[in-house]
Amino acid sequence: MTSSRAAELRNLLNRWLHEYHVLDEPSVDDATYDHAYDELVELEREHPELVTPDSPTQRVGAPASARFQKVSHLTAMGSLEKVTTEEAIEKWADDVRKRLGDGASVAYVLEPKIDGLAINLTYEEGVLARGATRGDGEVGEDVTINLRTIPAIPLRMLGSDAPRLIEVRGEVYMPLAGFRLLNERLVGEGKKPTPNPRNAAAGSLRQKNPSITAQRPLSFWAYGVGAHEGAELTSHWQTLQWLREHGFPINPFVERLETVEEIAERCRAWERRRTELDYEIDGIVIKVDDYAQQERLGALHQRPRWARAFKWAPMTATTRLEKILIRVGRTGALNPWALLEPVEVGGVTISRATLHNEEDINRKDIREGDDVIVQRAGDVIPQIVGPAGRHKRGTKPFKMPSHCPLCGVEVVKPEGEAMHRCPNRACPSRGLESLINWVQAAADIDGVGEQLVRRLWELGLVRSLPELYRLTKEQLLELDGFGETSATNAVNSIAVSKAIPFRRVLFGLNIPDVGWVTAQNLARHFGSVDRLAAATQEEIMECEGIGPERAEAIAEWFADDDNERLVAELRSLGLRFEAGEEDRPVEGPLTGKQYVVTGTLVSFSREQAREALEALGAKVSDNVSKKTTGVIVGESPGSKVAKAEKAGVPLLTEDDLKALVGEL
DNA sequence: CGGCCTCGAGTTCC
DNA sequence: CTCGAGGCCG
Repeated sequence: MTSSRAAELRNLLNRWLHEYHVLDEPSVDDATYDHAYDELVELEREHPELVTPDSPTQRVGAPASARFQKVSHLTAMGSLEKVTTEEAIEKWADDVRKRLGDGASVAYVLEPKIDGLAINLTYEEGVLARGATRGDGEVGEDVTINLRTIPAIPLRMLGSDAPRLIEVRGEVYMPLAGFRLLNERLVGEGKKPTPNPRNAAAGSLRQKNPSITAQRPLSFWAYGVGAHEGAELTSHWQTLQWLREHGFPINPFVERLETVEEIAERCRAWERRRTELDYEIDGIVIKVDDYAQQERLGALHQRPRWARAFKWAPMTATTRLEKILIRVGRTGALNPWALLEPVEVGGVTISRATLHNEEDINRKDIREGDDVIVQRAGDVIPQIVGPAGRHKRGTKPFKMPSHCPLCGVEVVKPEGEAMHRCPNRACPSRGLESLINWVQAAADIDGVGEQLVRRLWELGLVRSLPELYRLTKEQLLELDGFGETSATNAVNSIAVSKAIPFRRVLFGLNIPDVGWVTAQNLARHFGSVDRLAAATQEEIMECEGIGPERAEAIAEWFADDDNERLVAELRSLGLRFEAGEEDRPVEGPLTGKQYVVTGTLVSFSREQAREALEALGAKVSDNVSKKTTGVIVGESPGSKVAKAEKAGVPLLTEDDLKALVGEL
């Protein structure tokens, strides 16, 4: 009686697990599942003889006492020849057709190449007997106890026609959402986060204690079989259907195609779609479908002629961290950055990456001389994710220098703040960096960029804003590469930039805590630099967005004699210190609306889009929140789309934007 | 006081 | 883009 109830519960629970983790169509709620599970645990506790290896309660087995055993695969797990271009796919397909001759039609199966760990599961009479890592292809490690904890891996195959023996191959991976949660948890526990989902999956599988593996959000996709006895399998496509029918999860995007054109088209489509998935894929696997054809094609150097891995430029790479250097910003903040051995990531060569601050470096546990994992976040900005492997011998944890590398003054790190800073207000870094900020952001002077400013600084020609505005054509002509025209143009653009609105001047003055928005608010609230400079801290706090901290910093800045002189000098040079028409908020049909622009637009630059919207009274911000009216989505957008969806903010296309601003 | 929201600051590559 | 932190509201 109890034994049949136990069997019934096992079957029910295994079916529900399959529905939940493989089919993604649960037929019962969690409570029902938990209730049945608890009942089975109770039954098995009272009657230990009823425990079977395929019982869902056995997913967490006994901890391994020693290291993992080596185990030989019955048939080798080969590796695939890589291709990186569409031309190479076409060439390969040509070769396949020539070798098969006879004008036979060839069909191909395409599947996403999941960036996880290849494993080999051996089922005997339909029951999971052993699971091993790929290892060197011949011999792997027996990680059965850990694989048992992965809900997507069937402990018993579905159906009554289980073969006597079969090796099922597939990929264990960690879904991105679970990966993020895991890292949040690790950091919360004061542990090191894992650098990427692949490493996280690998680490999870090699846990000595399976109850730790059980807590890791691992999943699995089957993609083929090895040795088998008692199953009729004639093609790859048919094998995948067979696996699906027997309870194995098969990636839903797998497809069978007949022509090379289709294959190339799908590969392109996948490259666009890859970032929308909840797992990382590093390419597409293309296989000749028919097993008889596969056999005739054979292998070359242990790599099958009947399959190729199409890999696109990797989004992450491993390289050597040569040196950690310091750059001092316009506010005096010390910013460590990494000099890397150049490496290609996502199609571009990366040689440097920001490291933010000392704590960040040590939390990631990276040192000069280490091999590190580099990735491009949100498509562009390179960042170091973490160390690749162990530290090199003789490396030391990073320490921030105690003195400013530019001026030698002792650096300070206020209690509770992340940044070290150089307190020297006369430090050359501040002057130079704020000049750069002026020419490229605040005034945005045509033809005068960072390179020129650096040269002028080094030559001692321009060391302050007033000196920039007093720069003459004759001075420029003495520089290499400057002719009559370019010198005249540069001097003219500098002169033209004197007319920038007050709010931009205010932003460019480098007042602590005053960025674009605060500068605009201050300009509108006070109307002139005189009224602002005369205001007390309390009066400044009346301005929108300014609390005690910022008010104090602003009041202090204006109380400084040097700054007072700077303002007077710039004013006498003709810069604007009174709010004008351009500083006033625009009233228009879009007043009160708030938009965010993300991705690349086709017929606008992002700046033009911003200006067009603002001209109609809309506010354009960088962050999506519940108050956002709409997010305009261009090509290859970043994480903002997800945020918008979560916040229930409507997504708009470039055409919607055109309709909005009335331009077609 | 806690939890959004917004702003500032620094940044890479071509 | 991302992080950190100040401001503001409930």
